[in-house]
Amino acid sequence: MFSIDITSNQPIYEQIVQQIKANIVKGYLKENDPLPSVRKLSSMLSVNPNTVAKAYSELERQQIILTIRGRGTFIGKISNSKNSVALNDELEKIKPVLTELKLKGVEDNLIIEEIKNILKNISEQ
Amino acid sequence: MFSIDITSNQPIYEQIVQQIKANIVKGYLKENDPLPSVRKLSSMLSVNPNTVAKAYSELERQQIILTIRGRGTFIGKISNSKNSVALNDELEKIKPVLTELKLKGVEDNLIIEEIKNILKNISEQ
Amino acid sequence: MFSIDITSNQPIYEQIVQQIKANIVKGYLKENDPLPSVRKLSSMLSVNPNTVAKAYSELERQQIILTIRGRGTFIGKISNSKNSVALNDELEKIKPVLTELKLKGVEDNLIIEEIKNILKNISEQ
Amino acid sequence: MFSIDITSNQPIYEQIVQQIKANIVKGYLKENDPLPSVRKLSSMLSVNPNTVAKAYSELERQQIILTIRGRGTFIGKISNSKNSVALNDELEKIKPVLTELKLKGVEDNLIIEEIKNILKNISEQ
DNA sequence: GTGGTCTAGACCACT
DNA sequence: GTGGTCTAGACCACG
Repeated sequence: MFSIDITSNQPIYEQIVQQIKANIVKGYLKENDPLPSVRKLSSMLSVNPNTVAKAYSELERQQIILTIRGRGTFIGKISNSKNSVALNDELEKIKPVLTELKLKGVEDNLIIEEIKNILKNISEQ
Repeated sequence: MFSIDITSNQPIYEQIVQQIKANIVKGYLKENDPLPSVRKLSSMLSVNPNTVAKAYSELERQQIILTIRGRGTFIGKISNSKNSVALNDELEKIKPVLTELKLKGVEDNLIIEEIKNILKNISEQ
Repeated sequence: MFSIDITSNQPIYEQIVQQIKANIVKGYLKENDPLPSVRKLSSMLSVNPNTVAKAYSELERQQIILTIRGRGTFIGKISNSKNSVALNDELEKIKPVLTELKLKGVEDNLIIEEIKNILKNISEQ
Repeated sequence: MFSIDITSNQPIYEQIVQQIKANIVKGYLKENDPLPSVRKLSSMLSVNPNTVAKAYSELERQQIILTIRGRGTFIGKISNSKNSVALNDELEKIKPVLTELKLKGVEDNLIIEEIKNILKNISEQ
C-alpha cells in the first residue's frame, strides 16, 4: 500500500503525503479510516518516525487527516469546496512539464490523450 | 522577457532554464539566436553569475543551447526525437497535481478543459 | 450541558474542567450541587473514565469541587479571594492572542468591544 | 531580544514564534528585516537548530516571514486582511481565561481595565 | 553561508 | 498505546 523511494529527489515525507492522498482518491482509504500509527508506518517503511510524523502533520494542516489524542490518526471529511479557486493555482504547477513536451515537439492531442489516461489511472481501484 | 521570483521554492537556476525553454516554444527564441552573456543576464536579473552559469550548463547538458568559445551561447537545433519515451516520463510528474485536484472533487472534464487552455496559452505569441 | 470535541488539541480532561467552571459561572451549577459520577459522566461523554477522573481531581485540587466518600462529588464553596494576584497571572495567558490580533491590524477599540461582548455572554443564563 | 523558558509547558518553537510576532508588533522588526540564521539563533538561545527551523517554517506557513534560498529569512509584508473573520476565532481562545476570572469573582470592569493595559504594553516600544 | 531534510533516540502528556 | 516535542548530529542543494 505504501512504497517509498529513498533515492528520489522528492522528500520522503512528501512521498508519504502523496501516497496517502492517492489512496484516498482511489477509495482505499475512506472517511474515519485509521492510518497506521507513526511508529508502525515508520517501521513498515524503514523510515524514521519523525519523517512519518512530519507527513502526518502536513496532512493534518491540510485538513485531510485528523489526530485524536492518545488514539491515533484518521482520515477526515473529504470536502470539495473552493474548487475553481484551487484549479488554476494547481494547474500552474504543470506548465513547465507541458512546455517541456511542446519543446520536444509533442502534439497537443497526444498530450491530452495521455492525461486522460492518467486521470483514469488515478481513479481506478 | 525574464522574470524570476527569488522567494519561490523553485531554484532560481531552474526558473531561468524554464523561461528560456518557454521563450523557445513561444518562438521568441529561434535556432542560432544568441543568448545574453552570463554576466549580462546575471546583472539583468540581479542574480549571482554562478546561478546563470548553472542554468546555461543545464540547458547545454540537455542540448538545447550550445556554447561556442569566444563567441557566446546560442540556441541549438530543436529536435523532436524520442517523443513517446519522453511523454510518459514527463507526465508522471504531474500525477501529484492531478491527484490533488481529484481529492478536491474537481471533475475530469474541467481539468482537461483547463489543460487545453494552458496548452494554447503556452504556444501563443 | 457538556459537549466535548475529541479532535481538539485541548486535552479532553481540560475541556471538562472548563465546562464545569463555565456552568458554575452561568449559575447552572451552585454550591453543594452534585456532579454526575465519574462512570456516569464518562458514559455520557463517551470518554474514558480515567479522563473524567482526571478532570475531577484537577477541580478538586483547585478546591472548586469536593468529593465525599460514599456520597459522591459536589460543588464546593465559591471563594472570591486572591483577586488581584490571580488577575495578572491569568491575563498573561491571553497576551499571545492579543499580539496575534494586533499583528493583523485589528484596532484596540474593536478588541475591547468584542471582549465586553464575550464577558456578557459568559454570564448570561 | 529573545528569551525562552525551557521549563514552560509551551513548546519552545511556539515561544520563538510568538516572540518574533511580538517584536513585529512592537516595531523592533520591520518589513524586509533579516532574521538571525537558524544556526545563529539556535546557538543564541542554546536550543537545537531543528527547533528554530520549526518555528521559522511555522511563521513562513503563516506568511509572516519568507525564506530566500541560500540567503536567509526575512520579515514579509504585514497584511491586515480578513480582520473581522479572524477576530472572533481568535477571541474564542481567551474565553476560558475570562471564565476563570469570573469564577474567582473578578469584576468585568477590572478585567477590561487590565486588558487595556496589556494592549498598551504590547504596542509600546 | 543558508535553509531543508533525515536519522537515532529520548521524554512527555494524553487516553 | 498514541502523537508532540526536543536534542545531537549529519548530508544536501542552493547561491
